[in-house]
Amino acid sequence: MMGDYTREAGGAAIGARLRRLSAAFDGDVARVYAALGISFEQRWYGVLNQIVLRGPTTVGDLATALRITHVSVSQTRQSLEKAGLVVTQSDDGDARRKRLVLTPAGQALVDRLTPLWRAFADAALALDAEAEGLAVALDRMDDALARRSLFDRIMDRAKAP
Amino acid sequence: MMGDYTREAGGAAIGARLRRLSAAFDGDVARVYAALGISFEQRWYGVLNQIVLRGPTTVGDLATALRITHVSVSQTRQSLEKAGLVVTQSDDGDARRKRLVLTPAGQALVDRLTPLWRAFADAALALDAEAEGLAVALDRMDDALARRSLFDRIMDRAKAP
DNA sequence: TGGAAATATGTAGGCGGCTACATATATGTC
DNA sequence: GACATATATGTAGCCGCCTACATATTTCCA
Repeated sequence: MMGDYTREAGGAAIGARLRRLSAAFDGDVARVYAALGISFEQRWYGVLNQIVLRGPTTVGDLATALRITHVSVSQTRQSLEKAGLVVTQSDDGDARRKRLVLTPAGQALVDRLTPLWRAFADAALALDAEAEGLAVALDRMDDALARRSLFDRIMDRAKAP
Repeated sequence: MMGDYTREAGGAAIGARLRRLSAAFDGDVARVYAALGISFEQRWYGVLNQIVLRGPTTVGDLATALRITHVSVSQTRQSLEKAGLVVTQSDDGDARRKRLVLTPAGQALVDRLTPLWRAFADAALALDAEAEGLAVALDRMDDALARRSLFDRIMDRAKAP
């Protein structure tokens, strides 16, 4: 069921495989932007995509939607502002919240990259189909970890010395 | 087949899921060491494990076995040397190669942590069983990427404008 | 109404990888 | 035997994300 590498790598195997695979994805996506001469940071995508889908959105809501920390979103926001793609609106009546809004330049970039992003999505869907069952297996892993975290599972076993 | 998040996240979904999952694994493993009061860098594991399995080993062979770059191994080696767990032997008759050898302190740490690493491996195997088919699906993804890289797949689709 | 607690965001520093480039040694070929 | 090329390792600097902690604002309740 599991290859030689898994046995050799011990308990680190699954984590290492997932890390390697996600890094491979990231690398190839970065190479696409580079090959097309587009200056684009990958971490921008999630935030821009959410703003397109939902309109002006706060840091916290973006973090929730993207399932990353607000800190990462905050850093991405700074980067997007520096690049002139997004501005911040102190909005609402709640002065703690900041809404991220596309600038005209941001909208133009989104319009320009939308066909490319569709190509990404198509390629990812095709890959997912070829790696039949990957998404479902990832769902099952999420469920298993929700039932009992890896931390707890290890500590259970580490108790008996 | 794929959840709402996938649709919302677009093409970044699989990559993001893999990244998040591997980070979750890393985080929980780090928490285990912390909870047990053990000062241990995770990236040490792969190198130490390989040295235990194969005896003194070179940077390049470790990189191949662990499927990471020689640069990462080189950095890990520095860290292991600074921690006094490993020393370098300029060996062979080929003065380019450096073999990494466990120090007594390194061997003692390995002996001490071996039961914990077994707990890691057991927990990972149990998780893999619960997330039935994950390892196999990852194999299929590796195969699919070997047939044609994500880069090529995207560029194929990006050509037609 | 005046804090205490909750919520939203930001800063500092770290992690395990990576690419691009540099250096040292070995090998093969004319 | 000299020199081009291949191989082994190292350095600099980056990436996307993280935790721990700090700050600003709002809300709740005695």
